[in-house]
Amino acid sequence: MEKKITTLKDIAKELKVSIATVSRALQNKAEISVQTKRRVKAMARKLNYQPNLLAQSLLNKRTNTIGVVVPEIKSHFFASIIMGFKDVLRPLNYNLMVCQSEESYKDEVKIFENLLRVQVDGILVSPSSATTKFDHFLNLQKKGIPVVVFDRDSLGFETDKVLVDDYMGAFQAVDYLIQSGCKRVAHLAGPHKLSTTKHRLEGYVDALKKNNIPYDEAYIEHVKGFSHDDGLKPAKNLMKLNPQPDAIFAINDCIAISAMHVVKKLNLHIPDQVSIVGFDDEPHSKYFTPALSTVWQPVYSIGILAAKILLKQLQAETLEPPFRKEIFTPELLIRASSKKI
Amino acid sequence: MEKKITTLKDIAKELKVSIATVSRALQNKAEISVQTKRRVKAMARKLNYQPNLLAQSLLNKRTNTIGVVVPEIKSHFFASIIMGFKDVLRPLNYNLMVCQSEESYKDEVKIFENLLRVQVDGILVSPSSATTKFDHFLNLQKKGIPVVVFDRDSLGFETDKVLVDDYMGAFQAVDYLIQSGCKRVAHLAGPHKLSTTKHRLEGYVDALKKNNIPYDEAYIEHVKGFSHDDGLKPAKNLMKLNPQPDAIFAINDCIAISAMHVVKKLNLHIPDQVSIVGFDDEPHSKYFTPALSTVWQPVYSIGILAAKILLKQLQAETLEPPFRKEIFTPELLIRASSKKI
DNA sequence: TTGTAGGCGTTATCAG
DNA sequence: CTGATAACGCCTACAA
Repeated sequence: MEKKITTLKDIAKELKVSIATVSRALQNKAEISVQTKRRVKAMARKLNYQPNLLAQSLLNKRTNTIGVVVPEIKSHFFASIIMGFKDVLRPLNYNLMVCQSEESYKDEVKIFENLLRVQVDGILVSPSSATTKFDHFLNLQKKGIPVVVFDRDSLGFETDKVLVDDYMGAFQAVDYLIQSGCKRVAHLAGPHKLSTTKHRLEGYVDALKKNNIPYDEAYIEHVKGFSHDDGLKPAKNLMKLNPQPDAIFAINDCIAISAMHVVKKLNLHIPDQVSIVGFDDEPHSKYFTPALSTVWQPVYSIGILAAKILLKQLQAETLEPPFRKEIFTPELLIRASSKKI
Repeated sequence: MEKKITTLKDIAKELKVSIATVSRALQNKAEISVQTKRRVKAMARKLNYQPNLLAQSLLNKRTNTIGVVVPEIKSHFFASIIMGFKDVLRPLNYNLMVCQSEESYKDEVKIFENLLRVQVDGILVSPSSATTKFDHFLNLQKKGIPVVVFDRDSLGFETDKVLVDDYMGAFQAVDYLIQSGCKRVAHLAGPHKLSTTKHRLEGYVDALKKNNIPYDEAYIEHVKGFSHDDGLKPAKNLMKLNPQPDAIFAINDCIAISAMHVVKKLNLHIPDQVSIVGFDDEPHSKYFTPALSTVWQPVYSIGILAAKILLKQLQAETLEPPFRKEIFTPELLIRASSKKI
């Protein structure tokens, strides 16, 4: 039970050579004779030697660990991005430490402190919706730890970023709704400070403008979170307006589903009386009745690219501007919850 | 840029005392004078000293890292359990390393090898559906690393386990369907070797028996995975049977949703012509049309308990039987996709 | 009360 | 080609 773990020393003793020789042999250094290499490797295999990563890290100052900071992992959205991270980073022997801020600034700060303590080599982060200061990001960046921001922008903090053209996604969705005959498009917007909220709201406003539809703040309700429950009350508020909206563009699919629920309860027909469009294209969305129209985002690609950019930074000597800013284009998927043009 | 990290040595030099003194002062050892303690602590604060966890771990042989191995994190189910882990373990300063096997035995083995390399203190695992041998579990366990299995049982491998009474959940669901008047209840079962598949299937069979309904293998289709797409073909197969099923009990909500989709396409009424019951109670499920009846599991509690049991093992000196086996009871939620009794 | 020295497992430098 | 030796940062006998 609890068999002792083999170290270089054990191999050295067994073979009556020095530890240094063993180390070099296992690293396949040119200066070691083929003979001893063979002997050492054989013994290593026999004793089932595994290098102690802790010791290596202590020396290298590299832990091969990447911190991933997301608001939550429950949503298909972040889970898929994390898959992208994993698929890029694991083959290169990086380990991921996934942390959830739960949309809390305080928790996010603590997470960053912790990631500093465990000495991650780099960080992939999508800021919480409560985060407006980014000193905790800057702090690590100044220590030479590369930080790549994805999906949600860190306004005022410069670093590599992989984002989505939320403005465009929203604009297209709302423009479509108007083209399809809707006159009073309402918006279930996200939490106030979020970059994605902001950009989608801008897209919404500009789509109205383009179509000469007067902009009315009453038709915008902000949700506090991204779960179904968060959408119910705001959706009800919208439906109490007079005149009633004939379309709702929601910040994400969960909220759109809440809205659909509310609208159905009022015995209004979707999409004839009220059209609904969401954002994210969750796998469930096409199975709702009616199937939810939504804005698809290339989640997996976002993960892949962000991870690759981080890798570049890990290999770079210094961490200097100019930083990259990559913007993916989302795509409007029209299903049955909105009218055909 | 990249300010040097403070070590004990730096503090010692600054204060002209030995490193040992500094170390002891920061640990608040009784043998150190109040005076020097104050000086050391002040300097530590001033230089923003953070102990190097790597060095500590190398010494202690404890990394304060827990490996979490799940098939995937996309589903609400595993994501919620992980929340439970986090809420128990983070306050005690454990870090989680979440790994996804993607239902692959090979990947799972690799993950375990990796977790051994990074020297996790313990492991929380829900085996992949392809896993039938558990040597990789045993391997770590023999090295003194506690392994707690949750949700899916590791048949033949003894350790602490936190499971759900899948048999009971399935039995109740199917019994209910029969009580509500269904005569030909079909089952969309899970991948073959999974413990949960097995137990739910047994529950299904026994519920038929209890009600004197002949058991017919044709009414059981196994899905290959747990996503929507995996359910479509099997559901279609079921609906081709003659006589057609008048109820479907599905291994999880996603599959149930596929089934609902298929049934609706055939212009059959749910629940009057075909009742459908799922498993898991995903947050979306109540928003489908009709709202999905399903078997709820106490996911968060599973996470909490499994983590607590792991903690106990981490504190224990040795890793010895008898192991605990905790079984949670699921709960049938009747919504609109099944008939009322 | 404090300092010295050895060790955790590895790698790199410098001799031989 | 190989062996000592000194780090990495921390902790803990054992001495003083």
